[in-house]
Amino acid sequence: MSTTRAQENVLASAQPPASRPGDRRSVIVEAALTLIAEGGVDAVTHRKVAAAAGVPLGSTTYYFESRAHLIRAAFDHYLERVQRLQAEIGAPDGSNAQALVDFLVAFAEREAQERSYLRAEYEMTLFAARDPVLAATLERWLESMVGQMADALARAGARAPEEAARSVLDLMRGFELSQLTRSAPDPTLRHRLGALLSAYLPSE
Amino acid sequence: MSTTRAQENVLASAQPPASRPGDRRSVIVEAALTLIAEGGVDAVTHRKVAAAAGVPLGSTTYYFESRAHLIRAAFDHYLERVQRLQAEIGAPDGSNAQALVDFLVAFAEREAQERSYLRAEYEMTLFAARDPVLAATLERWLESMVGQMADALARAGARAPEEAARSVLDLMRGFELSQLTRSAPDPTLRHRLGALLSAYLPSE
DNA sequence: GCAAGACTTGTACGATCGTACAAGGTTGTG
DNA sequence: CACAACCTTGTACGATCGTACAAGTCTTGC
Repeated sequence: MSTTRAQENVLASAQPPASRPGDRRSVIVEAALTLIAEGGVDAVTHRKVAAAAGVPLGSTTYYFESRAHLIRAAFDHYLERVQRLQAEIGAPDGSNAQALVDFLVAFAEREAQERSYLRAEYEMTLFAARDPVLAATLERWLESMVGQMADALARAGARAPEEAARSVLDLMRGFELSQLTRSAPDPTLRHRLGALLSAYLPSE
Repeated sequence: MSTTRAQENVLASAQPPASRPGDRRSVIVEAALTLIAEGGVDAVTHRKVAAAAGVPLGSTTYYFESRAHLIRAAFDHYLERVQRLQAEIGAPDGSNAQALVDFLVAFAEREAQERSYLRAEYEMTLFAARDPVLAATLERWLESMVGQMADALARAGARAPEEAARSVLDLMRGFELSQLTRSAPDPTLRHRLGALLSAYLPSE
């Protein structure tokens, strides 16, 4: 506890101190996330992370108060990654249902391509089941996704948009989860999402 | 590898050798499952399992060739447990949709009561993502559930019963997953399942 | 140019781990 | 009763872990 700074700023407030772009802290966090994606949370040890990041052991213990802090930082980094991915594909702003389904399918397919990072997402959920700090972060993220989805559904004229949004997201999560252990890619997602949405949308 | 027997029979062929009902092997497996439910797969170490089962360290290494074998046995035990639970609630044999939804909701609520074991289920999925042996077992179980669900939906007159079954199960899994990190229990599952099924069922 | 704080690094300690194994005990069968 | 197979147990080895920390180097504000 005698270390002096550089800790405690896990989410928000990116880099107050020195922080060149290729910051040492970022390199460590990215290495940790890669290790989680490849080998699960168990694979995150100070030594393995340091080796993967190409820094000595002392560096990871300098930037992170404990292993749990390092893991949380890696998951925060993952969430930023996913939000960037969502922004790239384009938010579900289409006012009709087809555009929304297109967005969801594109998102799922892109995630499936980088399957290892998909795994990190569910590692995060399980870790959060026993880490209240991460659970709060995750909850905030999930609720924000529900809100965005509900808005898009409302614009498309859906009844009970929030309930519909939760169903869509649960279906997506269940789908992604089953993709984790399956080799064949199940092409029916698009049709199944359409069927689910048809229960909430007026016409057709 | 110089040990002689009692190994290798993970699934099927319950107890060839001695096997009183309170078998030592079963005690160990149950302790391992409890540890997974409470602390995740990481918590399964030979020493912790032995302590939880009230047996010396040597016992767990005698009955299980390696830590991975022990974990697989624990998950096999979990699957038997879930199948027993399904049988107790009663299979989804009702020929109308309402009975099916009742079954699903009852199942989800009962699972939510023993949240720790719910956690074990998703620990299993993640473990299976990197353990081909367990992945095969899990895949078999999931496909069997899809089959049962599709049969029940077909009896209820659903179109595309297998596709509908997959959507129902994915929705359930996504729902359970979000329950893992949430405290409030979300009472909308029943209505949401009804909405999903209405897209596949003829009348109403 | 010089202190002070920020960063870097190597090394060390105690704990825990998977696994192996030898030495005994128990049990069933001829 | 004897022998073999099965079971039980305690102990040991080498590896890896989280964490602490002292000793350095670099940066920065004055």
